[in-house]
Formats: sequence, C-alpha cells, structure tokens
Amino acid sequence: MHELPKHFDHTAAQARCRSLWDAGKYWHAEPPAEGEPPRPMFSMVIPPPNVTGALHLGHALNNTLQDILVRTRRMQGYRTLWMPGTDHAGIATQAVVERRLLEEEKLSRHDLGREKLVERIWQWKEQYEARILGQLRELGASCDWDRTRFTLDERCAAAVREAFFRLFEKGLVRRGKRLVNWDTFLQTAVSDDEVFHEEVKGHFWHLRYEVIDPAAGEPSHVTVATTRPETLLGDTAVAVHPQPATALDAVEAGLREKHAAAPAKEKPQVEAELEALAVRRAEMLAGLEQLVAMAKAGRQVRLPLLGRAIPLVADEWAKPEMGSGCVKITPAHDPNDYEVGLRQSLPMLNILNPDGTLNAEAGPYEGLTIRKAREKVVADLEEAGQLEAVEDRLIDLAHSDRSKTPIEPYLADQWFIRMAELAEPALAAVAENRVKIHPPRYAKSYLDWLGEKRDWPVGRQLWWGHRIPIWHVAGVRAADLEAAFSERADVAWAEADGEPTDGSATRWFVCCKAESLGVDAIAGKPLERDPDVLDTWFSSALWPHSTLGWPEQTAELAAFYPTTTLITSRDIITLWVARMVIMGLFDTGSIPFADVAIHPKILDRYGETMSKSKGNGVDPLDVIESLGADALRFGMASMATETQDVRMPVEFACPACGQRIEQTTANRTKARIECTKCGEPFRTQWAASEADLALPRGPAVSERFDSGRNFSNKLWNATRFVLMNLEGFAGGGVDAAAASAELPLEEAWLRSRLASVTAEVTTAIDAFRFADAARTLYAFAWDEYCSAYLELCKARLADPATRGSAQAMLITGLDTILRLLHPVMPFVTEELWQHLREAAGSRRMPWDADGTADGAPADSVMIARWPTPPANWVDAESEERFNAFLAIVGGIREIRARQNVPPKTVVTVVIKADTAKQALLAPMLGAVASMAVAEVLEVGPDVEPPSMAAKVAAAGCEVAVDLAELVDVTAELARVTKDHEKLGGLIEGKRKKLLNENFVARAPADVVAKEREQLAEMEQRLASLEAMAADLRSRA
RNA sequence: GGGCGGCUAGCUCAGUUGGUUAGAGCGCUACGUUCACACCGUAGAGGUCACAGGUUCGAAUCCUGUGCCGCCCA
Repeated sequence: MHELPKHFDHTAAQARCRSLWDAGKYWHAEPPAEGEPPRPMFSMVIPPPNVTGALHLGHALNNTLQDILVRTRRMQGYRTLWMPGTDHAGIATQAVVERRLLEEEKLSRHDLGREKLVERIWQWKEQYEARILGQLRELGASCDWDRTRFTLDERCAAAVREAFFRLFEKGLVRRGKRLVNWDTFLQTAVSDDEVFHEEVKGHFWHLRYEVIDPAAGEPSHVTVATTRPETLLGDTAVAVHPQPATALDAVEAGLREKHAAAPAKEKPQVEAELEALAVRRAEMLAGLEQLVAMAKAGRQVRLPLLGRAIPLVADEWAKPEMGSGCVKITPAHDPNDYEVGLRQSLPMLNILNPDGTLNAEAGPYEGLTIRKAREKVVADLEEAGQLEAVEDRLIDLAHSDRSKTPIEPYLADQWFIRMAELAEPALAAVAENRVKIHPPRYAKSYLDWLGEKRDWPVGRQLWWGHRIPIWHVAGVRAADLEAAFSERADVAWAEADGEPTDGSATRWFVCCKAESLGVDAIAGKPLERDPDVLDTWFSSALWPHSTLGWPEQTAELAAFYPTTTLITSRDIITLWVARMVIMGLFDTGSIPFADVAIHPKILDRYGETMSKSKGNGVDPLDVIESLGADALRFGMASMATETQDVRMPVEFACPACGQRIEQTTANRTKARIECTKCGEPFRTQWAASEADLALPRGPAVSERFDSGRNFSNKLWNATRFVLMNLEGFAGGGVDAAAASAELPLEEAWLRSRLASVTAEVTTAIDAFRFADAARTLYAFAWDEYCSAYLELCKARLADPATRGSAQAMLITGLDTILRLLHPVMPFVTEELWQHLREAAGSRRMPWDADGTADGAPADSVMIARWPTPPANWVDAESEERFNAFLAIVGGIREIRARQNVPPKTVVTVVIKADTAKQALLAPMLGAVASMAVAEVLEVGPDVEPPSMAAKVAAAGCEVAVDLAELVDVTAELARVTKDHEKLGGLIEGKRKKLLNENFVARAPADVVAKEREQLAEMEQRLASLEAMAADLRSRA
C-alpha cells in the first residue's frame, strides 16, 4: 500500500516539482513547425519587475494570477507562451546604485564617470535579476524560462532604436522647453509619479518691491509673499488680478453657497470668512483696482537686490482674496508662474545650475547652493529694509522619491513624442472594444488620460537606460547631410526645432537606428551624441513585440503576436498599458493584446499601501518558506476580486513560540518586539544595533494565508485516504456514458457536481474572476468531496458489493480536483498527482481517452488535460435528492449536539417521510448510519415517533431521535421555544406579504406561489413545534 | 477641483438582471483525538447590510443626497 505522511511537506515538494517541470520544459513554447496541425494560441508577457529590488506581495499577486491563467490554457491544449523578463527601471535603479556608492565609498557618479557607473549598475542588475527570477520560480511561475528578456538587452535595444527612428522619421519627435521636476542630487528630471509630497516647517516671507516712477497718488511699493525668497532672483513680473471686484464677488458667492449648505456647527466659521472678505473689499479693493490700472499703463517695479526693472502685469493667477493680492512671477521655477509666463509672454529666467547651485543670472549669489542663497537673500533683504514680515508656515514640499531631496521646478530642454496623432488609434482600440479592459470601468481612466493627448516627455538626464539615438551637429547645410547619408536607410535628420539659433549656423538632429552612427564629423563639424537616455516606459511600451524579436519578422512574432492577455495592476494603466497600445499599433499595426485584466492593490489593515519604508509589508518569501507557495497563491487568488483594493492585516510571527502579534502603526517601526505570549524578544526589518541584530527575526506574515496552507493539507490527506483504500482497485474509470438514473445516488450526485464545478471554474477563469474560481474549488473539495462523499465512502468501501465503484468514483473525483486546482496550487497538486500515478496509474478519465494512445494519466498534472465532463453528467434531480439526504444527516447531528450525546453512542432514529422521500432514503440508510452514528429503524409516511424523542424538520421530513433516558428536557424545551419564536416572526411576515393585494396582483406568479408554499411548510413546522413543546412541558 | 472604488458578523470578504429565513473563511463558545486530516471533526453564538430620503407590491441590491476611508488625474 502506498501510504503518505500525515502532513504535506511544502519545502521538499516545491523543489521536486520544479525539477520535474524543468526536466520536461513543460513551460516552453515553440512556434508551430511546418505541417504541424493547428492549435489555438495563448500568449502573454509578464509586466517586467524592476531590477531595483526584490519582489513584494504585489508581484506575488500579479504573477499568481498570470500563472493561473497560463496553466489553465496550457492544460486546455493551447500553444501557450508566458514571456518572462525584467525591467531596467532607469532612474530607480540608478538611484539605488548611486546612493550605495555615496554611502559606501563616498563617491558621486561624476567621480566615477559614465562608463564606470553604468558598469556598476549592470553588476547590480545581474544580482537582482537572478534574485527576482529565482523568486518567480519559487512562486511556481510557469514562464518560458528559455526566453527570458531584459528591457535593456540587445534585442530590446534594437527594437527601441528602430521604434525611435520611425517616430523621428515621421516627425513625431520634438525638442522643447518644459518645466520639469528637477532632482538636484541625481541631476535629472523626474516624472510626477516619482515625486512625493511632504509637509515641512518653513516660512512665508513678505517682500517689498518698489514701484518705478509712480504717478501721483500711486503706491510707492507693492508687497508679495513667497516661501522661496531666493527665487526672486528669477522674477520677471509681479502680477495682480485683472478684475479684482469680479473675483471677490465670485469668492463671496462661493462662501454663501457653502454657508447655506454647512451644518450648524460650521456656520460661524464661514460667517467669519465672509466678514473678513467684506473688510478686505472695503480696505483693499480700491488699491487693487489702482494696481490694475498701473499694470495697464505699463508701470514697472524694481526687483530688490538685483535692481532689475520688471513689469506689473494683470493675470488671473493673482488672488485678490489672498495676502496683498499681488504675486511675484518666476516662470522658470514655478509651475503656476510658468503658465503666467506663457500667457503674458514674459521672459523665462533660469537661475539654477543642474547641480542645484545658482548660475550667473543670480549675480552676486552665483555659485551658492539654494539653501545658502536663501539665507543670504533674506539677510540682504532685511538689511535693505525690504523684508516686511516673516510667518511660520507648514509647506507642502515636493520631494524626489529616488533621492529623497526636495524637487526644484526647473526649465529645461526635453525630448518629446508628439501624441496628437499617435493617441487616436489607441483610443479607438479601446473605445471599439478591440482591446477589452476588465473590469470595464477602468477603460474610463485610459480614455480620459489618453484623450488629453499630452506630449510624452521621453528624455531622462541619466546614464542608465537606452541612449537616445540622436546626434547634434551645427553649422552644416542640408546638402552636407544629404551627401553624407543619402546612401544610408538607417539615418534620418531634421532641423533642430527647440534650440536657440544664433542665426549664422543651422543646427541639426541626426537620428540613426544603428548602434553607432559611424561618422564623427560632417564638413569638418563634429557630430555629438545626445547625452540623454529614454524614459524606462519607452522600452516597456515595446515589450509585447520587442520580446518576440521585432523588428525582425521572427517565427515567434508571427506565432505569438498580438498577445492574448495582459494582467496588471491598476496604477499603471496610463503609464504602461496605454503606451503599449500606442507603440504596438505604431510599430506593428496591431494591438498588443486583446484583453487587459486589472487586479486590486494590496493594502494593510489600516488601508495603507504597503511599503518597506513604512514597515507594513509582507515578504512573499516568508510566506513561501513558512506556509508554502501554494498557500501564498491560494491566498492571493481568493483575494483577487473585482474591487479596487484588498486589505491584509499584518502580523509578526514570534520566532520562539509562533504566536502571531498584530502589527499596528505603533509597533511596525520598532527594531525589536517582545512576544506577547512567551515574552521573548525578536528583531524586525528595522534592527540596526548589534544587540538587536543578534535576535532571531520575527517575519511579518498574515493570517490570510492560513486557509491556503490548511487547504493544501486537506487535499493531501484526502489523497492519503484514497491511497489507503486502493487495495483491489481494478483500474479504468467510471462509465462516462451511464445515465444518472442507473447510478447510485451518491455517484450521480458527485458526477453532476464535478461537471457543474468544472464549468463554474472554467467560466470564472475565462472571465478573470480568480477569486470565484478559488473559492468554488475550496468549497467543493472541502465541503462536498471530503466532508460528504469521502465520509460516505467509508461505509461503501467496507462493503465488497460497492467497494469497486466507490474506488472508481473516488479516484475520478480526486483526479478532477487535482487538475482543476493545479493552476492555483501547482505544487501540492503535482506532488499528489505523482503519488497517484504510482498508486493508481491504471486509472482512466473520460476526457483523456481520445488523446494519448491509451488515455493514461499524463507525466505531470501540468500537461494533463483540463477536465471536460460530458453534458449528461449534470443532473439537477440527483443534486436535489442528495441534498435532502445531507439535510437528514444534519438534522440527526443537530439533535445529537444539542443533547450532548457522546460521539460514539449510536442513536436510534425514525423518519416520517412521504413515499418519494422514503424511496430516496432507502438506499442511503447505511450512509446515514455512518455519517450520523445512527441506526434508522423506520422510514415512511405513517411512522410514529417514540414518546421520548427529540425531533427536527429536515428536507420536508420529520426526523425523530429516540432519546429514552438521554433527553435533556430543559435544553430541548429551550430550543423548541426559541425556534418557535423565530418561526412565528417569519410566518407573520409571510402572511402579511400574502395578504397584501398589491403583492399578489403584481408580483410574478411563481414568486407568489413560492411564498405560499413556504408559508404552508412553515405553518406545518410551527404546529409540530407546538406539539413538541407541549409534550416536553408535560415531562418537565 | 475632476474621476473611480469601498463602507454587509469581532477581522477579511462574497452576495450575478431588485423576489432567501443575508453567506464564507478566520476568530469566538461547547463537545470530540487508535477511525485520511487537531493544518481536523460536529454543533453553536454573532449582522438596524454607513446614514437620510426616494422609486417599487417588495431594496444589501435601483435613484438622489450626506458622511467617513482609499486610489487615480490635475
């Protein structure tokens, strides 16, 4: 006999399964060979994880869902490719490497130089790529490991150059000024999503600017306020609102509206605001209107410290309800001022060097850092008597996510991709449902974002990334370029459009799709390669086709592009999904995928996003190590509902005693925690001191993975039971063609359930409802297969007459469950499949028969066929009848529990039932006996319960357990009374409903009939309860 | 400021076109370890479905508004 240990050992199993799958390369896909019969295709690219760090729970979720889909399709016979790889993540990776360089060697990237730094980053990449791919394999991801790509590898680089070149040729690349988020530490622009905001303590300085040559009656100065006084060096105007009265009216109207809607306790606050506004109108409006007139008259003010004359302008950005009503305008260093600058055609004066020091425009302040410059500017203003006041204030300051330093708005030359033309087909693809987004509501954010068609800034001032394939040359004529490159199809050029021209020499951009231009100079003028690299998302946008070999017309591209599905998280719909659609269409003319499945984000118990810096994350490897990859995957799959986010309470696991300690905002940042149970201390991710580091680590875990672990073990033990009862198993399988009526009820029932569960699970996976699939399988395997069928089989296996068919059905059920669950829990199912192969290799499933020669079970469940139970297996009647049987068993158990009957004591039972139920139950009495530890003496319409009996209504029958000396009259009476009360309430409700003429007249007939039926049944039960109560009272 | 989502049992979540006596897992209570599994079994307690209106014979479900939490975009 093949006997299993009592528990599933996930660690050993995971290693074994992986080598089995690797040996067979079951995850590998090839384009169809010539003459090969056609098969449906399924392909998908992984959202490439960053090589910045290790995988987190979000990745675990994302990759679990992908793997479920891929494994399902593979089993369904598709030619299935899941393309793996990693992303170079330009700025993020460069930032971590630079930070380490500074910390460990006190070197900046400039000390090291471009080439050396890039070399260091490659080293980092090698290390983390290996780690990430290893983690994906730990998770069980069945990617095609022979095809692993990297967004910065040779193949992707060729695709990037080709795509950029084509954009350039079509005039879709432009260079222009733009106010960017400048990271002075990394000396690059960072995108908005790489910026976080944090409140810091700062000041609000009120500065006095003199009016130049004021007319009589005009003020001698204006006051402006700023949180960044050093920016005055770049001021090119002072603004005042063009219609201060109208603007104040609008503010007042807004406040009145707010007042009307405000709850009583907030009204005084609004009233105070209204009053202040009235005062302001009285005191300041005239002055503001005078300033508007001055602006129109072309009055100027003198910039303090530098003495420059700058205009007073009228612009709506100035808020008459705030401060002095005037605002200084620094177009090159503030986003709002930049807009004003554009509207008013103001000069844009950049006062910063890329490293965050001030440049020559700052005059005497040149060379100072921003911080020093601020101190000096403030001191000088004070000395000059131009500092009116200083307030303390909390300032919402933008910081770079990468370097953690404050962001400086900075006007710089940037490369852009024009979106107007490119966005159209990408919008249409989603609008016309050729690319379907699930759940569909997410299509809106895609369409809204893309609909704005904002040009895409693609240049980054970094060293790590795809270098923009553009060379600059100046002072040559078009004819010179023509002469140099007319023979070359891989070179294109255009007149520079965003750079200052000095009139004498035309500047050119030369774009080349080869790795190197191969020419240093034209007509004696040097060609200089642009230093910028491309935004990481540019290479990611090409991922679906670049990984398959584009621009080469490879067999892979022909076979697997467009891909079928993309599964990703909702936060990168715009950054990534939209850009893949754009570039896929531009490069290949085809959409990159037909379906996009969006899954939720994982939050902690407080609804906060998990992050290492908050200390509230769970490391997937901890879960894999302690509970197993299957537990992690099952947990992830059951969480993947269609809502936006899911919450996951986090706990610390005490390494000494295993106690789980709730993670709170208070303890999650501690370096050491003492166990609440055993008192032993353990360390967390924050441990830094030597004493703390010496402690054992208490991993952060979550109870939400327990049920997956328990489920693995349940399956393990169900299989253990089946294997223990295989003696005499004849092989083969069930007779698939048999009609339900010919089968014993329990077999017809299980067959029917297998068919409907298979259909439900298949549909759920097709619709990306992974949680439904996981939950359906859990409930079926646990409550129906194990708790009902397997329990019932204990009696059937003992009886030689039924043993054979019980074995065949048990095996059929188990085999089917393993296959259906394999995509969710690949390891435990594979391990059990192998045991089953050894112990029951002669079993045959109907859905294998037409495939392999003899329908023998596959070498691995990973390549076994997805079950396809015949339609005639579904049999609602058998299901209903079996449920009646289960209800009877439940009724007897209920009485036993209520009466505290010892588990092994056999009770005697009579059941009053109509003839139909009588017939149904007759063959099931043995099962009732085994499942309820009961001997059923009599079943029929005229059965009289013994005088001392506890009764319960179940499935329309009255089940009476003879309790003779056992009855606990008080408990029984309490119970009956409670039931009576509850039932009474329900009956009242139903009667009322049925007395309502409107209901009877308007509700559909079947609903009314059902209500009547229920009422009748309830009334009958009530009568029976009353009789029981009377009986019991007489005995109390 | 605009958009989106959530608010259902102590916790985490289901609840499909409005028609049930509102469910599950965990936790809790009681009982039970030679019987596949204590990572288990049996039974039980526990819910004004955020709040206020409305539509309807009938609302957790549809509509309007409010509140709180969160995300995305500006």
